[in-house]
Amino acid sequence: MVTTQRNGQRDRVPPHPDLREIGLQQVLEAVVDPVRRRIVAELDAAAEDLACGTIDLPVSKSTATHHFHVLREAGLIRQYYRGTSRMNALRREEFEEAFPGLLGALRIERERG
Amino acid sequence: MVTTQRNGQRDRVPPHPDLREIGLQQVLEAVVDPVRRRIVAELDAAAEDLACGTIDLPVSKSTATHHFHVLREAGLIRQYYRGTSRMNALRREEFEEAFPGLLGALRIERERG
DNA sequence: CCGAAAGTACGTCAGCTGTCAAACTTTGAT
DNA sequence: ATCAAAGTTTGACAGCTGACGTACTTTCGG
Repeated sequence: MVTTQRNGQRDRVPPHPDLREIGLQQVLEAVVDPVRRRIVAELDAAAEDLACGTIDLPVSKSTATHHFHVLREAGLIRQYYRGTSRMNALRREEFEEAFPGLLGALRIERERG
Repeated sequence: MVTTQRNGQRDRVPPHPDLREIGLQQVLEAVVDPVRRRIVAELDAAAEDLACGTIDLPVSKSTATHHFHVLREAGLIRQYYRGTSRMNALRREEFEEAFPGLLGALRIERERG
């Protein structure tokens, strides 16, 4: 094993950036894409972590991978493997501390329709 | 004269959208550009409305015009003429009501450096 | 051991958009 | 009347990036 991992799951931990090293520019570039915002919204609404496949997106698998990558690089999500599935979790508290109010501002989309 | 204008100034009022008809997508596309975010920040920090020219930007005049246009279309600013100058004002309250927390989230950039 | 499942990596390609210069318009001053 | 100031409009162009297919890797089941 390599790093801290809550439950006894899998490794293959991709690099996760420190939120303090991420700028607003990068975050906005991440959330400006509707597909990525949908991913964020679903993770935000979900009770537990979600595998990439369980979030259905209007794009191909390879494109989906790309979007998850961008979100991870922008510090919005945490990823780890469980079996062949890659699990995703919103980095709520951390992100909220680094960019207060932003996640909340994005929630308005779900509030409407 | 044509429409309602606070002080006895000029017309040539460009079309301003109703905030209720603007989606988060459009807003994010507007603020994702650093030049536009800078405009918003300056208007946010200023006590009074600012002419385009008083906000110095690292782009040509025509490009600046384009950016102001995008911000107006996205409901972030209000524009009106005063002489040959085009004045700009942040649509604070309106915008805050439509997208609560978003302007605040953008302010973090100035808080840092 | 083999195959299916779940993603990843890579190369390509099309469309968007931020950029500029140049020509034009309007307004205020001289 | 002229001229300068302040923006706008109109192309044109370059770079980015979101999209895809294909090939590849890893893991779990039978």
